[in-house]
Amino acid sequence: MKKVKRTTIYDIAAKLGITASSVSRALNNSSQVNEKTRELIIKTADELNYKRNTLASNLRKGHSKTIGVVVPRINQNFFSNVIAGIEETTYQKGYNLIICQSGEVHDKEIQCVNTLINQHVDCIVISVSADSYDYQHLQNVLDHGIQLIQFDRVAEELETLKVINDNEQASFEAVSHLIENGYKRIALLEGPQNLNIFRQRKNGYLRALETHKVKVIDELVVENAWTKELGAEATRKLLNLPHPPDAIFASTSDFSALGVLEVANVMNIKVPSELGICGYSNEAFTEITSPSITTIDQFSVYMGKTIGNLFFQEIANVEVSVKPKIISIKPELIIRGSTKKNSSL
Amino acid sequence: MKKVKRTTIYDIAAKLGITASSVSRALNNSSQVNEKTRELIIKTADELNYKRNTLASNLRKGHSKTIGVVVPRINQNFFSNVIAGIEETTYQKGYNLIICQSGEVHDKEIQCVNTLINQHVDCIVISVSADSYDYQHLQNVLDHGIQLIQFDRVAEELETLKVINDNEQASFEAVSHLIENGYKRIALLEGPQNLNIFRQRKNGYLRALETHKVKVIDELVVENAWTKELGAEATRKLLNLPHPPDAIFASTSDFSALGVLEVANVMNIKVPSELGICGYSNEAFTEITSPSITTIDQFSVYMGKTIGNLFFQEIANVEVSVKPKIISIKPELIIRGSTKKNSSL
DNA sequence: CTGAAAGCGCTTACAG
DNA sequence: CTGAAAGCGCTTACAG
Repeated sequence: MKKVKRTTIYDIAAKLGITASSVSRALNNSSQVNEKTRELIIKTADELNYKRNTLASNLRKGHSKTIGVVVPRINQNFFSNVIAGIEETTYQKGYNLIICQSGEVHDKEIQCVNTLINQHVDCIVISVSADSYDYQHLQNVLDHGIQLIQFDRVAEELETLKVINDNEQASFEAVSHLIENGYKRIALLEGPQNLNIFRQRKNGYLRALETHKVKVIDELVVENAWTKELGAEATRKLLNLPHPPDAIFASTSDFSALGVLEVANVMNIKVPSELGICGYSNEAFTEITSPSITTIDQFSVYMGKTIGNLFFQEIANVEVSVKPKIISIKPELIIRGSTKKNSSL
Repeated sequence: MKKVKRTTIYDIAAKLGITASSVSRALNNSSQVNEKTRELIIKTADELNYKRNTLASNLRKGHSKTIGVVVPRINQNFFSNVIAGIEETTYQKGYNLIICQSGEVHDKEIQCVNTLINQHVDCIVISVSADSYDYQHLQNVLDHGIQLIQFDRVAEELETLKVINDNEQASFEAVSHLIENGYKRIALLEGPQNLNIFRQRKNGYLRALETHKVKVIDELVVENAWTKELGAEATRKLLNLPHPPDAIFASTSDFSALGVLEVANVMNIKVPSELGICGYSNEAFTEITSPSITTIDQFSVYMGKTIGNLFFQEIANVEVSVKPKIISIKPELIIRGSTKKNSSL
């Protein structure tokens, strides 16, 4: 690739025998420039194939018109949907997205955040990684005067903008649904409890049991079963218990629920009559397993749009924003075959 | 969000009574700076919570250490996997990714590309949108001296770096597999033929038929059936033909194949005994439908890594690079239940 | 090893 | 409406 000298506003100015100031003004739709000169400038810019150097422009203007996004994994349905949603709302306002993935590793997350601070992004949108134990790096973002929006997995103690799901309520509804459908011994597959979302989901489970006067059975609550493999492993143990559960709420993910379903199939346990299954996230595949899996839709693309809009709202009224603003999106329980104990399907 | 004055190298210099030059050198690990001063500078930078302004640094150095990526949709498995792969290789070399989605719309694609040129990215990685009809905007990238890497869906006539799948061969193998398993009337669901990938897949289909001396039946080749809905629609028509096919190769995607499977189920046509189905992409769900769907794995994360590595290879030897370089990745046929006509499963 | 100065490409208050 | 000048925050050849 040969080094190409790009045309600058000086080149255009020189060609027309005017100054760069005028060129800049014309190109920025400033009102204080003669209509004739403007046209001439735009025409010349076009001829010379001029492209503004956004770097220089942003440096001068003191912002980058860039939003940094940090997620555990780009190629995970929920996150890629949120990103798509953010992109949709921010792109049309001329903002660019810089995307980083932390890979669920705290140290890489810190690195990502620092890179974004260096880039002088106007806003950092983040969903923290599973092994995050300290939030100094996020505090640092705030200290640099950068807008910070946490979503889904958030550090609750940090006073920032947050866009979250009402996980507790969604969980409550899912477990209530199981109880109301006649399931009596409902197991919970839980995720890392240092993440708010998994704590909330557990709380929803507990509240549902309490509300319906079902007592909690400790051996039916399994820690850290948040992948398909771990879900399957947990299920094997659960189903081999002297008193096995008759329903499993895979609160961590649909992948985990899938693990449950596969083990049930292998062990020849009928779903939903002998075992009810409920997942979380409404992954595409939950609709097409047999039976299809009851799950919870998080409206991830919508969540992304909400994040984008929240950002623009904030920069619109810089003064007002004092206290942390939290937007909670209500997920929706999607009832499918895997929990229809009493129906004929 | 209050406006925060960030600390610059001048602040550090002032505090230590030296010049910004030395601070810059110290922070860039230049050898020409006293070890003692360096330590002092680094310590002070830390105390003042200094973060380099990458914008300014890049402007001065004439590059952005940023790679732009344009894909039709971020939240499509194949693309999000490729992006994840690119990110993995480029991040560790200090490059950032700016991601845009064209939404399969030519005009937005042009806009995205222009934005990236404005951003002075060092490289643009793109998979063109389905309705692209002209490639002036890509030529423009080259004209600006920006590295251009096309992947998967490429404008073949443009001489750029390309990372592609050997779609023709993969298709050939898939259709050969169907023929060898006893299927006789194999339908093809094809995608927009202005995209190279779909042309190649069709060619593979045709070559397989020819090689096995099966003649092409025009009514079994359906145009533009590349979503689940369109796949389903095409299938309804095909199966209602006087001489319906006994296998359908959904060359466009697994979603399309899923549409086929669902229609077959509704019409009570047995898969794989009465109808064989082969998809494309190895989406997660293909493994768990019943029967599971035979498909083609494109190694999408690997593809992303390949793209990243190709870029670094190119910038490593700027001089050498003359002719276009094409890296072709061989996809793998994954045989599953949906095409096992003769076995008992 | 350190400093003074120029410059990356833009924008914008200040004059006129 | 246009120009001259300063400055965004860095880096780097040039002196010493």
